[in-house]
Amino acid sequence: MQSIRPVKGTRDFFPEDMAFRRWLYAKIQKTSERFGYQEYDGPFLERLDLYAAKSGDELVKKQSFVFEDRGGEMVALRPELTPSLARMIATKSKVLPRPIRWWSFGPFWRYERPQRGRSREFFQWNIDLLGIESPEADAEIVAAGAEFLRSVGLSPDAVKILVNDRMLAESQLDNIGIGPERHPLAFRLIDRRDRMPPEKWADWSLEEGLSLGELEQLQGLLDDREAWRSSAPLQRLFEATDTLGVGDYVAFDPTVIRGLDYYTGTVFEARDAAGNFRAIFGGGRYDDLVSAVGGDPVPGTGIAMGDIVIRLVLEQYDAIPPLDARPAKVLVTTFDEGTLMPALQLTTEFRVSGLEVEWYPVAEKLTKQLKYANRVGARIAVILGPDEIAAGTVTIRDLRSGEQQSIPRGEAAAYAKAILEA
RNA sequence: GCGAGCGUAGCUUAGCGGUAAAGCCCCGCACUGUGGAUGCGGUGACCGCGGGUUCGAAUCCCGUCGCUCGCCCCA
Repeated sequence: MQSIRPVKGTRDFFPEDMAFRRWLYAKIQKTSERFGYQEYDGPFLERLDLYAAKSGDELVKKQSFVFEDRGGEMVALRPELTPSLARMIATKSKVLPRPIRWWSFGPFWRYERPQRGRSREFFQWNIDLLGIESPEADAEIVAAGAEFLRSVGLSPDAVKILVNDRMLAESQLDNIGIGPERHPLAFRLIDRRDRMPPEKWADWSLEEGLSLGELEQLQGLLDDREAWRSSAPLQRLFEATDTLGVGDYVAFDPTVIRGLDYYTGTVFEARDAAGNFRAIFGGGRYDDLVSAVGGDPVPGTGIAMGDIVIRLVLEQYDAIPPLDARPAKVLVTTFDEGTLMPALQLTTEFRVSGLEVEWYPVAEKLTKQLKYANRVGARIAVILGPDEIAAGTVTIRDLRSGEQQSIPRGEAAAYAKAILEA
């Protein structure tokens, strides 16, 4: 029994878990770099002020790990990266060549109730394009997200990236008589429409102050899947995503609004088609954020993807390949006390020749050592006993085929390599 | 912050009033210079914790802590 429990909502990464994290990181890195993005990172701790302005009350006041440091400063474990990004861009906005294309993968913390698809400590991919205010910039970000999904084996049948534009939504709201002062209310209603039974949602909307006529018109807007045709920016965005080859992944969805306060235009959200999970990634355009943290205005657009939901989705679609958490494919056994040092010497020779080698560091029965080799998935077992030493050879056993060869010591490493590369 | 369910060996679970069981894992033996299979044996649990009911509690009741799931919010 454990007397010291881990902190609620944190995760231990055992080697098998680490293998998945590394696999995911490699996919993210590959996709990001294919689009020409540079890797960066920010601090894990930020001053609370950074988030206070723009992230949204719920996220800052209730869902951040906030504490006072020894100097009396209020700091927060970062709940998201975009404000740090905006701050970093703000300090160098005059010297960075634009467009600025940056990506990152690191840990974040939110003080929430852990449940399916959500923990208090998670890793997140961020990819952002700043300095360019065009629908094509948004399209590129969407395409990067789509190409990531493709690279991990999730087809357009399995996942969709839903796109909307808050500007379009706002002008539509104005048209049906819901003015700017009631936009925040309307956004809240829209955001939750898919999560409630229609009757309940309608009742709630009326309670919140919508008239019956407004409610009907609002429902009409949300059911209009062709509304993007009246938006020049969205037309351009969808034309660009088609040209980028990801049209199958992308769909207009008037109910996507996103919760964060700093989004100013387009918003994106990737979801599994079956609707079994929370959003896989989310993002949008934030043209005022850099100036809000004290810089010259720099427009930006980007997405963030957590590692937890994507893992659940990948498991659902059986898309995670077998991952090897053990680097060494060669195990050098230790025959007896007398050959312990020679075995260690041989191990070193193998390593010098570039092999990843694990050495069994105690002279136990060969049976046990081979059992271990089999158990940990080694491909090759190396035996160096008195017979081999007398003959100047090494026994190389291929654990997959069960065949073994006596090889002159000087050729042993090359022989082992040949087996591994066959 | 609100609501529900569940806590039995390292893991997955059975037992649901009569003094704790299986599978997996781990260790040993058959096999003292050869792994995977099989067989045999072994280590390992104050049944989350505290209190109550009872002749007797893993089992029923209350409390507490923890975990999981849903709401809120969001990756």
